[in-house]
Amino acid sequence: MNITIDEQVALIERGAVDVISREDLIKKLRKSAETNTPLRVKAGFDPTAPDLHLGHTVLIQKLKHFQDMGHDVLFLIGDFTGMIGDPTGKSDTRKALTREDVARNAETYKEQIFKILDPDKTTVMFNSDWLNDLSSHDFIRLASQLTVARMLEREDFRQRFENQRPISIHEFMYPLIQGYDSVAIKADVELGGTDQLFNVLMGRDLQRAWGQEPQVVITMPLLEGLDGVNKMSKSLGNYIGITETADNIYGKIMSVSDELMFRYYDLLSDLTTEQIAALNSDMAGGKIHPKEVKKKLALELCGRFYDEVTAARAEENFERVFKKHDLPDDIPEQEIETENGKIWLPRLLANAGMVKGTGEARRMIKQNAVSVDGKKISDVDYTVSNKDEVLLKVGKRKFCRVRLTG
RNA sequence: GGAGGGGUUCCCGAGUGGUCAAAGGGAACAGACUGUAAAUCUGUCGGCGACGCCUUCGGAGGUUCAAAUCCUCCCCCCUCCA
Repeated sequence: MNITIDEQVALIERGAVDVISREDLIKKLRKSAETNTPLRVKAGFDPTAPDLHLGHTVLIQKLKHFQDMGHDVLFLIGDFTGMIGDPTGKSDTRKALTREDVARNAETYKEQIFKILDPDKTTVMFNSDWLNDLSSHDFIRLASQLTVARMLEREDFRQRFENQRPISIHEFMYPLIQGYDSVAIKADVELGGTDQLFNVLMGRDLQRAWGQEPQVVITMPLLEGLDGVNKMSKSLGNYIGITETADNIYGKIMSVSDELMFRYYDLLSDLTTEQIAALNSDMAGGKIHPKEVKKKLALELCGRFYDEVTAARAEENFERVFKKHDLPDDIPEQEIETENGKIWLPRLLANAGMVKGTGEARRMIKQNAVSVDGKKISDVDYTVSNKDEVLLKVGKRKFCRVRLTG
């Protein structure tokens, strides 16, 4: 990509919350162009669970911007730091991951990022590569870079401190170690969520202390999760994973509130700012139904992780199930054993994994949420008998086709 | 190391011998209404083939007909002092 420095800066700043500092960025971009040396752009990911979600893609797309401009993307998997657990924004000490967890999760990360990034232009790194061998000497030197008072300036630590929640010493080490990563890989730029500001700025301080030119820090806004309140996160379960089925991605986006929908537009859509503003005003003016606006978003994002055909099919499926109250086209199937061809409905639902246990099944039946072969069942004692196959439905969206044996 | 405060069901938070599977709120789930939106209303919200039984109130023992509540020891957190 052959574009001017100004254009590069504009693209980089799009959607970003902080660029620290703009001057440094311009300086680095200029130097990069002059020496024909790509910038080393770092972004760290904490391998907490093996699913990348839409929230991560905000950052990954920014990485892609850099990549498209010819810079080197260093995708850093925090396998070492993952064992500490990033304390950022947490009100409790985070449970440390085991070595096995981290390894497994990291592998999945690698597979997933290439849905967006170009594998040929991306370097995947693991910080255990240098952190495992960090000497005690270096470690102490690292620790000496930061005072406790400074650490307690951090909102999250301060809150925990004031609310009498525990803070472990090793959590203080987290930002230092993350910052040290920047030293180790000689990063020119580091991207992070706004919640990472403290951590990524630490990289600048440490690089200075190690005689390097400090990295430029760019923070991206955090994407709210499906609840519209908390940030999208794996641990809160309010996320849309990029490896989920097209139907799921589509459906989850459709369940998002109208307010949140525009947040998603701003941070995830490829539409221009003007186009988004137009949608918003058309909707406010009654020219277009909010649902249509949401469908447009769902279709776009679904197409990003699949193809257009699949996305279109997800849309059809959605309409079929929720508008016409028809059946989806991919109902999971399984085989359940019966006793002499009979099985108590709550038992069946539990065995099929549609509810946690017969207790929940009873509750669902009492609440009119269960149907068998399309017929609502309200009798808790209902027994399925003399059937080879039944279609079960619990609530609005849980379907299962069960073959009965035995 | 000393003194004091505290650990309750997913979360917050009542409860200080029986009427406690444990108030209230939040979250979540289901139903109604809708656009699988928001708001609202209703119901459910430890387990169990279930008007009863079983397992829960940091852990282990003990007192008692009876314990989340009382006693002993242990673990963990917080505050102040050193």
